[in-house]
Amino acid sequence: MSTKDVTRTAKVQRNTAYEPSEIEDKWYRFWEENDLFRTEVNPEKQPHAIVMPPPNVTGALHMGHALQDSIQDAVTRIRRMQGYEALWVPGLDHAGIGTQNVVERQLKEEGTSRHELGREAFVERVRRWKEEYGGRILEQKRRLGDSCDWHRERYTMDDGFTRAVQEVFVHLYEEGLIYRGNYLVNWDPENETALSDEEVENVEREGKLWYVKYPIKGEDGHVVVATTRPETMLGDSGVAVHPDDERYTDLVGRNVVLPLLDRDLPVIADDYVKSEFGAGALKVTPAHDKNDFEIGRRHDLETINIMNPDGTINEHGGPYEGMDRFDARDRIVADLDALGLLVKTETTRNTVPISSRSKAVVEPLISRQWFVKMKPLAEPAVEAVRGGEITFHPQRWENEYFRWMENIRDWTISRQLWWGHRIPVWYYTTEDGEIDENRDFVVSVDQPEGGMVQDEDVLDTWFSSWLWPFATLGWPKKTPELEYFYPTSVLVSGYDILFFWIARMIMAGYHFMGEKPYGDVFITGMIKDRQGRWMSKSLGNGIDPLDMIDQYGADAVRFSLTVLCAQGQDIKLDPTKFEMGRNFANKIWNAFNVFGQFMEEEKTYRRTRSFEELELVERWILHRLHETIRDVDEAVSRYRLNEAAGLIYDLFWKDYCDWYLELIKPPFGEELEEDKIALAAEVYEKMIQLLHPFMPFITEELWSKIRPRERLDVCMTSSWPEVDAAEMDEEADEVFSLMQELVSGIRNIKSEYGVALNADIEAMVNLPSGAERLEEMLSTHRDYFEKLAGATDLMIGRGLDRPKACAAHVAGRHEVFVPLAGMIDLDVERERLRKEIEQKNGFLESVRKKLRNEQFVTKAPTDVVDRERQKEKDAREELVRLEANLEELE
RNA sequence: GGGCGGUUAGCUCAGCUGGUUUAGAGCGCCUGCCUUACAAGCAGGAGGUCACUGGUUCGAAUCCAGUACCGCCCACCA
Repeated sequence: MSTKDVTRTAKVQRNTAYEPSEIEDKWYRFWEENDLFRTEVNPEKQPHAIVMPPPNVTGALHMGHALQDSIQDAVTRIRRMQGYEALWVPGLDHAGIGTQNVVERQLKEEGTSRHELGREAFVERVRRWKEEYGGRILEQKRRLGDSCDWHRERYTMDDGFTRAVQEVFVHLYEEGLIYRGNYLVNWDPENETALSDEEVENVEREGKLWYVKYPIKGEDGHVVVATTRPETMLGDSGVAVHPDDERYTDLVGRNVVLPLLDRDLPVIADDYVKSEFGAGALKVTPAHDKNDFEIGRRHDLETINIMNPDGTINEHGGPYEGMDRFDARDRIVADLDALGLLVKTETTRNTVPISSRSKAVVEPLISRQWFVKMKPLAEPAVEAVRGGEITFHPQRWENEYFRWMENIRDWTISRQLWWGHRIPVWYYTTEDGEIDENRDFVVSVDQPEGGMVQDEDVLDTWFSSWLWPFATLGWPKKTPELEYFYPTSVLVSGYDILFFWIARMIMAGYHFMGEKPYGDVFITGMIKDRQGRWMSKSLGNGIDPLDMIDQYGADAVRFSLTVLCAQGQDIKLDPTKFEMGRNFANKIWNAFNVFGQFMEEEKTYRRTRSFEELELVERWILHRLHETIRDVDEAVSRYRLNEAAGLIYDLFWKDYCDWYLELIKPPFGEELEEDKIALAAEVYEKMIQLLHPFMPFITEELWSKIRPRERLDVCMTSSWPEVDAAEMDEEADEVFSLMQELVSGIRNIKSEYGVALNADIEAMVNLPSGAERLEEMLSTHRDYFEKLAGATDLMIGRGLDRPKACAAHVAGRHEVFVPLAGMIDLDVERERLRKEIEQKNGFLESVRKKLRNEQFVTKAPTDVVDRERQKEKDAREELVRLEANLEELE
C-alpha cells in the first residue's frame, strides 16, 4: 500500500510503514517541476552560492559524492530556509584523458582506433558519447535530493566555457605568464602525453640498483657508476664526480667510454654528486633525468633523447632501437654482464613516478610544451589565506596549502590528446602545408588569418576547471549573476584535489576576477572501506550509494554520512552505518502517528494556550526545542554539521519521543485533546524543519501531513525556525530533569527487583523542606510518575518518613522510596545502596581534593570554586540520605 | 629527508576556547518487555588507568615537548 492511498477515515493522518522509495521520487519531481530550485538575481535577498565540484562526464556516483553532496545540499537548504537566495551550481567536467580513454576502449572493442577514425571524427564520437551517456551522474545525484539549480547546469566544454578558457590562455600569454619551450616533462608513454607534476604519483617500490663499469679512455681502469635505469645510459653524455673527491681529481677533464655504444663521455666535476653514494660517480643523462638535465645545462653537455613517445628506444639507441624501454633494460643488463662490465646488483626501495591516469611508469622526457608561470599567480592567493580572507575548515589544511603554494612550480598545461580545449595558438604554414617554424606563431581565440593552422595540443582539464566559480556564472561576460553571486560562499571538496583544483581556483579567482572565489573552504575527509583502504574498482570494495539508497533510503544515507563527517577525518564506512539513519527516519515517521492518528483531515490545529498555561512537559519540550535551535545555528555557522545533526537527533529521539510523547499519549481508546495535538504538531513541525536540510524527503512528506497546505507551501522553502526566548523556561527544565531522574530511579528499582515496568507500584517522593514550589509542581504532574514508572500510588511531600521495607533512590536533595511489600531482598538493596555510596564517595573525594587545595580556592575563578562547593554540598547531602537509607536496612 | 593526521568502551567514532566530563553516541553484549507510534522498538544494565613519558597549570582526554605504533601528503638522492 502506498502512502498516497492511506485510508482516510474520520481519523485520518496515520502513516503506514515507512517506505522511502514511495516518497523520494515523488518529492524530487515536485520540487523540480515546480521550479523550486531555481534562483534568480534578487536584490531583495542576500545571495548564497556554492559551486558543485563538477564530476567527470564519465563518472558514476560514488560515496565521496554522496558525502560532499549531503553537506553542500544541507548548507544550501539551510541558507534557502534562512531567506538567502541560495544557489548551488551543478555541472560536469569534460575530463580530458579519462573520457578519451573510455571512448578509445570502446573503439578498441569495435576493432578500430582513434587513429583510424581521425581527429575530427574521434572528437565527434566523444561528443556523441557525452550526449548519450555523459552526465548520468547528474541524474544519480537527483536521487540524493540535491537541490541544485539545474537551469544553470554547466559543462567545462560548453560554448561559454570554451570561450572563457581560450580567453584566459590569450590573456595569460599576453601578460607573459604563458610560455612555450623545450623542457624535461613528465611523459606518460601509455597515453603519449605530457602530464603536470600533480598528475604523477610517486610510488615506492622494490627496485634494483646496478653498478656498471665505464672504462677510462686510453688506459686500463674504469669508473663505476650506479643506476636504477640502465637503459638510460644510451643517452649518457657525461660522468660527473664531486669536485672535492680526490679519487677522481685526475680524471676530471678526461674521457670515459660509454659501454655498448662506445661513445666518449667527458668526466666533469659537479657539486651535486654525493661522493658517499655508490662509487661516487654519476652517469649524466640530461634528456631523461631532472637533475641530470640541470647538470647537463651547467656543463654544456649534449642532450640525447633516446626514447620515442610510446616508450620504445629510438634511433639513438643503436642496437636497442625499437625495443620497449623495459625490454631494453633487461637486454642491456645482460649485455653488460656478458662483457664483464656489471659489477654488482643491489635491491633497493626507490620511488617510481606513476601516471595517475594510466598507472604507467612516467618517463622524464624532453619535449616542447606550454607552461604557466605560477609564482605571480600564487602570491595573492597565499596572501588571501594568510590574511583570513579565505578560511579553511578544518584550518590545518591551510598549512598544506601554503607549503604547496610556496614551492609552486610552473604548470605544464599542454596535453597531446584529442579530447579537450584546443590551444588557441596559430601557425603559419609552408607551401607543403607544414608548420613554418621560421615565422612567429599567433596567440588568438579566433583564427587570425586564412590558412593558418591551430596548435594540435589540447589543454589540461584543470586549466578549464580552475575557472569554475566564475565561468559558471557567465564570465568573461559581465553578467548580473556574476555581479550578484560572486564571490561564492563556501567550497566543499575533498583534500585529494586541494592542489589540482582548490588552490588553482583561488589563484584564478584573484587573477581574473580580482577577488576571492569563496570565503570558506570545507575540506571533507575521504571515504575509505571498513579496513581503512581507499575504495577502488580493482579492490572491489566500493559501496554504491545507489544501492544504499535503495536499501536504506536517501535520507538515511545522507543523515548517516553527515553524522559521520567529523572535522575532516576520513570515514571508514560499511553499509551497517546506514542503519542509524534508517532507524532514525523510521522513528520520525512513526512518531507522527502518536498525534497524527487523532488529527482530522483538512483541519489546522493551532495552540490556544499561552506558554504559561502549558503543562510542565510542554514547557520543557519547548525549552529544549529552542535550546536546540540555538545550538544548531551555532554549529552550522562553524560548519559543524555532524554536531548539528546530532543535536536534532537527540532532541527528537531522546526528548520528544522518549519523554514528551510518552507523557501526552492518551491511554488506548481515548482521544488526544486538540490543544495537545496542536502543540505536539507545532514542535514536530519545527523539528521537521530543522531536519529538512539533512533529510529532505521524509521531512517534506511529513510537512505535507501536519496540516493542510497550499500546493506550494513546502518544507524546503519554509522559514528556518527561530529561537524564541519567551518560550525558554529554566525552571521547567530543572523540575522536569529532576522528574526524569526520579522516574529513572523508580524504573531502575523495578528492574532490579524484577518488577515489570508497567506493573502498578507505590512510590513516595521526598523533598527537602522549603521546596513548596517544587512540591506543588510535581504534585500537579503526579500522572507523569504513573505513566512513566507505573507509580499509581504516589505520595509527594517534604520530610516524609521512610517506609519500612522499601528500596530508595536518591537524587541530590531529593529521594524516592519504593515500598515493595514482601519483595524487598535486604541483601540486594544493601548492595544497591553500598554501590551508590561508594560511587558518590569517590566523587565527593575528588571534589574535596580540589577544595582542600588552597591554590585552587585562591586562583580558580570564583564561579568555578562556587560550583565545586555546591557539588560538595549536594554530594554530602546525597550521601547522608543514602546512608540513612542503608541504616534503615541494617 | 620534511610535514600532517590518528591512537578514547568489544567495534566504529564524537568530545570545540582546559573547569557540571571519576568522559559521550551508534553498533555489539547482558536482563526484562510483542506495553496498539515505532522490535528498524521500549525499559534497565555491564563495559574506559582517554597509547606511553615528562612538562605547563589551582585544575589536562583537552595545551606543550618527547617516545611508540598506524595512516596520509610532499621531496631531484643516482
